[in-house]
Amino acid sequence: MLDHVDAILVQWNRERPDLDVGPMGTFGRLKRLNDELSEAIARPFKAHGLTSAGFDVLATLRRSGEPYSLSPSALIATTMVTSGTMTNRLDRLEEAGLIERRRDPQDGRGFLVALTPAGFELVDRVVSEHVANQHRLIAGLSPALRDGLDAALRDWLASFEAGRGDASDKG
Amino acid sequence: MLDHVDAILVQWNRERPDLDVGPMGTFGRLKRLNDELSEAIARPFKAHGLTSAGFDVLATLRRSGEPYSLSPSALIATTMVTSGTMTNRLDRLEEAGLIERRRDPQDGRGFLVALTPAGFELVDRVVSEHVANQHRLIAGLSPALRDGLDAALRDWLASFEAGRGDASDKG
DNA sequence: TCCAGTTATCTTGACGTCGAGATAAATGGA
DNA sequence: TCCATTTATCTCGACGTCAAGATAACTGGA
Repeated sequence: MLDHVDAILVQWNRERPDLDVGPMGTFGRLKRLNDELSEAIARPFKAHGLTSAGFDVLATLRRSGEPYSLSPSALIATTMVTSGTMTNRLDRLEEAGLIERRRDPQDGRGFLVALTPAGFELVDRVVSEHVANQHRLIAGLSPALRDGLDAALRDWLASFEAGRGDASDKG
Repeated sequence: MLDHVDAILVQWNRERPDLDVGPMGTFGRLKRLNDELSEAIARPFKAHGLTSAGFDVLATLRRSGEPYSLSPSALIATTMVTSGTMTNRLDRLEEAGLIERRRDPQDGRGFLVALTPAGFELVDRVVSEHVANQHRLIAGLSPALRDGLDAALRDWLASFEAGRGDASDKG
């Protein structure tokens, strides 16, 4: 079955037969699938007035365990966003009453970000729906294909987390 | 080997043992990999003063073949962005002298967007580098894993392009 | 011929993000 | 003790995106 991505490859083969565009299929489908899944994943968040960005922060605090409190720096490191992005996320979550910022008694420069009771209750409820949603979404994939996907994702991602991003010898 | 995503699953298992968070590993790695690849893919574009968004438009025009000209509507449909996004992209590419907007002689409401000679030359040069970059990036994955990845991506994405997104019976 | 409905594109306002830079506080060596 | 350096966080301006709505032009039936 030819899909939208295949149609793009056909066009490139006609216009630029000198290029081997095979990898473009993999990259293209990965991006398209990520777009679809991101939107589908965000739906239960939206239903509770949350964005994926907001849930990301609440979930990080929740799964860190008691006392459900981390510094902005720790949240920045875990979520891999810039400090400006985290400040913005925290501002919105604080306005919504889902987190609190308290000065860090150990460090006058810093804060501790903690889930409020409302934030704890919300994230605990939403994460249940989120996980159920993920189960539903992944049911579209056979167990065999899913195993193949998991193996490839883990392996390829490892090459990036090792700081290379490819299999070249340099470095 | 345990990676960052596994660490998240360990935390959830401790805090919410009632949840089966297995799928979260697949979704998490897919998102992380997409983030890494998006950044790596954008590098050759940046080197030529382009964003991924700008390249997306130029490449769509280039691979459409002569006369390298499409309406904004056609570009919107192909690239799957909103009309506001496309207007913004076209404004920037026009400022950069890479495309031209001409009124459609057949339809007074519409325009035809065409590559300028500078735009054609740039996209032809950049796409060569882009494809080489993709070959380099995908070399981090063994052929067997890549086959498994391709099969899973194609299959899962097909369930979305069919308008369902999962394998449920409803609808 | 008219006009209501549709279509093509642009405009506006809001978001989330980034990068660079500002501010305040901690740190460590002279 | 001092001060230069580092660290933690926030501020600011820019970008790309979206959703909703505005504008202009096409279309088809009465």
